[in-house]
Amino acid sequence: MRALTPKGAATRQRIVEGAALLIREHGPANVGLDDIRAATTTSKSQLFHYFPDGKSDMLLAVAAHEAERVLDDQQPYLSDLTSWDQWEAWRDRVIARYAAQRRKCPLSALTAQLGLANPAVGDIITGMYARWQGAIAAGVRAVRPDADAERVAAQIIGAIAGGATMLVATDDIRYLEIGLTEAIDNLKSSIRD
Amino acid sequence: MRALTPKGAATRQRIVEGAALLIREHGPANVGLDDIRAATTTSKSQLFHYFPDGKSDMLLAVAAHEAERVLDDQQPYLSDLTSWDQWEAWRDRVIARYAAQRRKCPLSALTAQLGLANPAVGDIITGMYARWQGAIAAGVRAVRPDADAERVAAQIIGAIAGGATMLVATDDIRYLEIGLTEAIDNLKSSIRD
DNA sequence: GCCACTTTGGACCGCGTAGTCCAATCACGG
DNA sequence: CCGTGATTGGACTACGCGGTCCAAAGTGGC
Repeated sequence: MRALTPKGAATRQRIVEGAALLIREHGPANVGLDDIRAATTTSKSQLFHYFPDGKSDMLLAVAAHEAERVLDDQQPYLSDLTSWDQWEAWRDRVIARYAAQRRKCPLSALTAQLGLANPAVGDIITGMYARWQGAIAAGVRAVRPDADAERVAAQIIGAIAGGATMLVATDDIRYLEIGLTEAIDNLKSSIRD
Repeated sequence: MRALTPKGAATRQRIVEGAALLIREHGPANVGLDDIRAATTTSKSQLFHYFPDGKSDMLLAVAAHEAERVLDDQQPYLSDLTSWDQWEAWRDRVIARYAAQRRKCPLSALTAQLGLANPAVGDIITGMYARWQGAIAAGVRAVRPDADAERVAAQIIGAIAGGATMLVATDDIRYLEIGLTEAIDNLKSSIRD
């Protein structure tokens, strides 16, 4: 595992992406190692060669991969929330992204599957949210220097998480639209100290 | 199955509650039929006698049971949001409830396990949210007749769902506190049409 | 062209666990 | 007190699937 040749790295990558695709489509519980093997044209030994600790090890890599996607999909807007126009554009992007994936939230499904027991899972999720919230807080400071940026960012993250949860639960995107719109409007017209 | 004597009904109930308890503690994936059998002092045949379609059938009953609990735990406040004091009391109750359960959200775990494939699961969840949102909307109308009650209720539900999601993900209750407090404050000082 | 190491193939194993089955026992109406 | 149907016990089966293993094939340095 220490020395991975370019070829090996490519195989590993192929496994992660193939598994991510399958899992996004069918859910982690309904995807077995044999499915992944078939979909990535690999063999059982390869799976365990690149992920010595087995399936949980692999799902962890998939989770990290998916977490990265969540943030990447919001770029370049997320990193540049310096005007209300940018905020609107970002908002629309977020809503569009969730509207597209509808009920299939790969990250929540994965974490539910892996469970909170594994601290590595928590680190991935916590880290992602921390970066997300940090980027939003930076944007808040840019447009509203007088606001409590971290608090507002927490509120916005919460609104998105809630909207996503409700989308999965009820297949209705409006919770996300309403929550995110209200949160931003609230920020716009904020008279906070 | 149609004819269930009092004794049979009691057994069935005992199974559901025992299973719910176990699942709340260890998660649906880590609870097998044998665990449930042991915890409820029943036999395999009883499990399948009262839940002919097996485990999924049982988990469905458990999910319905848990959904009921979610709303019950908010009473009597949820049904009587007629003053700001009641709103505050309700808010505190909701936050306290989630603070107590921390990362263990039985309903989300169950739905993740059962999957959206089963329409019966969706019905349980959708129905619960509909009743929840309806109760909140009624409260909004009581204190702010001029507001768009359904929209505000959707926002509040979203804030709670988001807070709960973030609580599970990060073990931090503040998202719920902030989201719910802001949503209610926003309603209090609403100048909406 | 040899050697060490990585990569790959795929048969095989074993366990956990959902689900089956049949017989014993109980409950109650007539 | 008999009989029918509900209820209970628990051994047994089926099998999906994660994980192991060994040997073959590639790869690259010297």
